[in-house]
Amino acid sequence: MLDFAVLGLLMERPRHGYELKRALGELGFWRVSFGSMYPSLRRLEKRGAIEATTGTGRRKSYAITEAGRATFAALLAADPDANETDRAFQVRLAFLGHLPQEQRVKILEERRNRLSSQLKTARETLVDARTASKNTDRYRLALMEHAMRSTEADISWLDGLVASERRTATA
Amino acid sequence: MLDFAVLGLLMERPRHGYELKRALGELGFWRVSFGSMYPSLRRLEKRGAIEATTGTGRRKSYAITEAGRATFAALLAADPDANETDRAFQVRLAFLGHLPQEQRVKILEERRNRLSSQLKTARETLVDARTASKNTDRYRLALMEHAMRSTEADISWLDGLVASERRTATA
DNA sequence: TCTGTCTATATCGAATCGATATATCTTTCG
DNA sequence: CGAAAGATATATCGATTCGATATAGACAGA
Repeated sequence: MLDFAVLGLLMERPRHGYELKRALGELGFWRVSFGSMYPSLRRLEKRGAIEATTGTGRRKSYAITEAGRATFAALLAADPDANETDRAFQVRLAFLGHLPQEQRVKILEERRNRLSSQLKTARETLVDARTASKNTDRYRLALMEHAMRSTEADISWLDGLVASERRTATA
Repeated sequence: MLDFAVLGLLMERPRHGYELKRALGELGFWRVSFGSMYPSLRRLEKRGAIEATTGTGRRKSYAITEAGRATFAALLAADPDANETDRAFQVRLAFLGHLPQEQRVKILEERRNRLSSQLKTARETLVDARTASKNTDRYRLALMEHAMRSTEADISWLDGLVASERRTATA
């Protein structure tokens, strides 16, 4: 997943490890550690997906290769498996602009539907946890409610993105 | 972190691995894998924090020991370090009821303040990313905005929890 | 010049994930 | 009745990711 993100960032222009870590952190949902980043770069280099071009001083700038571009495209378009994590989806979203609109909308809607069914399950669990017989701790209840509200917010957000796609399509 | 969560759940009553995994999953923010759960149980058992009491059939029920209770209390009350993850905080929250109100409020407020300063940074990053010269991809912008809004929602949620604590204190 | 802070790469051990193997128990239904 | 299906339950493997730490050059300000 990190490898995919790295390839995505290198699609724009070459960068070095520290910069890649910073750029990912700025997306706001993932603070990658150096202990993940540098091994990822070595994995990708070994596979021939990226190339190091020594830069200024200590810096090692990496550029994506043709093979890397192919790998990236394949991963981006691959249909998301049923238990794609939040993070995996967000990473994919960060690079969705590389896909044609039709596929973008499809991916957004699939995600929306998955969250929707998760929400249904969460609601049932919550109703169950609220029964007097269960007597669930109030902080635990608060957490469950908060998780539910977050999922609802995510769903409206996705709806907004789809709506925005449709607007630009008909415009 | 998982070890702490397991101890917290075992504070109520003995449970077996599968049940612990399910209970954590129901909190809505962490789907623990078996590959994490069973090793965690073995770690805790080795440390003497829990004891296995063979249950029905294949099931192995685990109970927390006195040493385990002490470990749990220490971890729960330990002051959160500056870069506590979202997940670590949520796990702590799940068991906040074991602390006296004064400490609960303190922990909630510290978290609130940390999120607040994170939000400030995120806002600056976003303003920066929006400048025409940067020309950030619209999906990347959408992700940054969404992360910001999520943080804002988390902050109001925490405010609500604090307010609720204060109400019961003065009641 | 001293001190801190930011940049930058690297590595280690431990925690966690995701997939898979295996077996039992319960429910469903032909 | 018995077969199939699905939930329950434990376990382990390799790979990924984390968190902490080491190292060191660049630059700023006091």
